[in-house]
Amino acid sequence: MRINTRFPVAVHMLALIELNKTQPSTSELMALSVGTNPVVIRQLMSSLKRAGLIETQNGVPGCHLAKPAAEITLREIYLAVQKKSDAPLFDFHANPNPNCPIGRNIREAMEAPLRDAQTAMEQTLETYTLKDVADHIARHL
Amino acid sequence: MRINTRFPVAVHMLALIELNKTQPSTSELMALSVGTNPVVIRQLMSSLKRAGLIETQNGVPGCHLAKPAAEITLREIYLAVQKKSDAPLFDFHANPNPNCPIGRNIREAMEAPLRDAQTAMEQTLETYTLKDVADHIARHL
DNA sequence: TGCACTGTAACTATTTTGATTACAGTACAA
DNA sequence: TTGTACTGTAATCAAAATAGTTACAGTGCA
Repeated sequence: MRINTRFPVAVHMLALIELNKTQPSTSELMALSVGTNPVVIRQLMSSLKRAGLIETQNGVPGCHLAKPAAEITLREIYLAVQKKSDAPLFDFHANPNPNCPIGRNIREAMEAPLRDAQTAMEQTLETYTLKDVADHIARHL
Repeated sequence: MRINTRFPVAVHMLALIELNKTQPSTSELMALSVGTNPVVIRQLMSSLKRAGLIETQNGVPGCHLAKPAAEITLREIYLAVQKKSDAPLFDFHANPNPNCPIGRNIREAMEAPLRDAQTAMEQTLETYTLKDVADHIARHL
């Protein structure tokens, strides 16, 4: 039961953009801080830009937040870097037996619980903003 | 962002054990209903047994619930089939730069939000029991 | 005009997951 | 008491997902 690291890395990037005011936040600088390859960062930048969280300009180094950190929730970031925006948190097994009463109905029977669980998770992320994370880091500088 | 199918499959198995009273619920029968290999089922049976959710006897076909379906929550099942029982829902990137103030502190800054999100998810699963799922299926037989 | 970036596509390596093979151990019925 | 039908588990294989990398086109600016 594992979720990929795109979400934490995205928050890391945004926190850096918010806190680092002295130099342009380039993909190379962020890659250095995260400990990965600049292209990985640029791919995430692309997702964050599409979601309206950051603004970049082709050819111009660095990027900046598209709105104040206090108005960016962790849920927005989480959803922004999902591969497919509607991908459910839980997967079903691919081929339950349609000739078995349980196999035929298990999916529908579990839909509500799984949807509720995912919603509860996202609602919790909604209560935290990028500013909360950035402030926490700033206190430990 | 995807979670493996072990959890839904485990619920499928337990629902079958609960609803199928006419023949022993063997790994082969369950594999047929789930649409997978009997060994996959037996591996999950092993986890469910260790968690005290089912009882089996080596050499004796089938298995039965260790306690009433109404007393088995989806959270218990979810935790039972986790590879590592303490595995967090969200992963961190492996090597943030310790020389960067953000890289050094991002992990701690995100700990509370991620833990809260995971807890919220699990608490929601706690509100559903195996009986809820089985009843739902039984209504559609 | 050259440099420093962003933006993407394509490819590779690694890890995770599920499926499969194989086989030892047990219970029970013929 | 022996054969059969299971459970239990290790080991291996295949497929899928993920992260990392190379390569290169496009843009802005000094």
